[in-house]
Amino acid sequence: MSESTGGETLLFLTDEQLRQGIEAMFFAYRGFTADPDRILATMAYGRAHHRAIHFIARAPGTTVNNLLEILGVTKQSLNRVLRTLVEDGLVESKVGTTDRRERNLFLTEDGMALERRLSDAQRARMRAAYRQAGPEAVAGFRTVLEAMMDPEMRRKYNALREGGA
Amino acid sequence: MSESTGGETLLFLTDEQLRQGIEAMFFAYRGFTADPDRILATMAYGRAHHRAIHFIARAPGTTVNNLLEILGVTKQSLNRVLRTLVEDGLVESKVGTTDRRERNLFLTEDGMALERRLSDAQRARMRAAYRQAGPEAVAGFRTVLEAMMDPEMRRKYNALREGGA
DNA sequence: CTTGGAATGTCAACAAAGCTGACGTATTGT
DNA sequence: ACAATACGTCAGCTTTGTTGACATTCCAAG
Repeated sequence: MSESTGGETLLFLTDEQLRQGIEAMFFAYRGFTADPDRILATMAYGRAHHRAIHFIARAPGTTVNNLLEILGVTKQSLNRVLRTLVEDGLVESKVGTTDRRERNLFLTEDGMALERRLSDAQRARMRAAYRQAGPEAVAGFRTVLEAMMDPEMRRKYNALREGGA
Repeated sequence: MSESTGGETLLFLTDEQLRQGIEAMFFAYRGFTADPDRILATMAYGRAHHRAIHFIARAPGTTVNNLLEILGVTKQSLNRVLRTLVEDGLVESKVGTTDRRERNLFLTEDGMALERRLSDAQRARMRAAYRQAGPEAVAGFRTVLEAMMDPEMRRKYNALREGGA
């Protein structure tokens, strides 16, 4: 693994630079989740509920299986979260129209209200960071993040962009 | 909070753009932790052990309290992790020299070996992403991440950079 | 030299959120 | 008719976080 390609354009690939990038991801992710977490802590919900709510809002009518793949958890784990959300009247689970084995998931009015509250908080931080960093930095930010994803996740990510456009 | 400043340089601040940034963070963080997670799954360790090992390697001799602040967990939670690492001979806890209440934490040879294995895996992905994205994108990536951090975390982050230089 | 407070460690109990494995039911497609 | 799929659920386990209580050790101020 000895990196002796050492051109000047590759100077930013020293282990020290990479390590700083790793730490930046760690600390930034903490900030990224901090605001929604604070809101969720006041109710009986956690980060798992937020993720489910986010992606149902993003792709209304999505199936359980699709959500499973996006979130990368087991159906048992997701089911526990989904059940409480349905019970609490934030999510509605409708039998599929074409395939009645499937369940199409939607947010109720209350669900949308919570989603808005959570994502407003998260977007506010994002907006501040974007504004501070400037458009070019934001483009670079997105480029690097996409390159870091697993190929499968990049596909899911792009599918959301196309569907949500 | 209505955003009617609408200049063309602010087009990237639409809710849709922000939402995509949020999702990019989510999917990228999954990739970011995937490789070390795979290694750790083969032993009796988890992500919490990785974090402790990383920051002890980064700042040898750090105190428990300092580590607590960096990781943002309770001492009980950290202690459980730290205890197993000490028991397994990966971390050494030495009584402080100036203040003997403190414990200075160091990695043993075995600890350093594991740290190298984990961070090699994580850096490999980082390196690939950086290389693919290019130096300018990397600079933007870092800028946005720093802007996303809580001020306290940014201080910790910068302290590590100065100390580790 | 005593004592208050700080730093650390530890016990117990608990919660959130992940996991595996097994099983049941409804529905669909072959 | 039958196999496969989508979903839900029960039971049990693990990791990693939390509170609260309490002991120990030690520095520093009085």
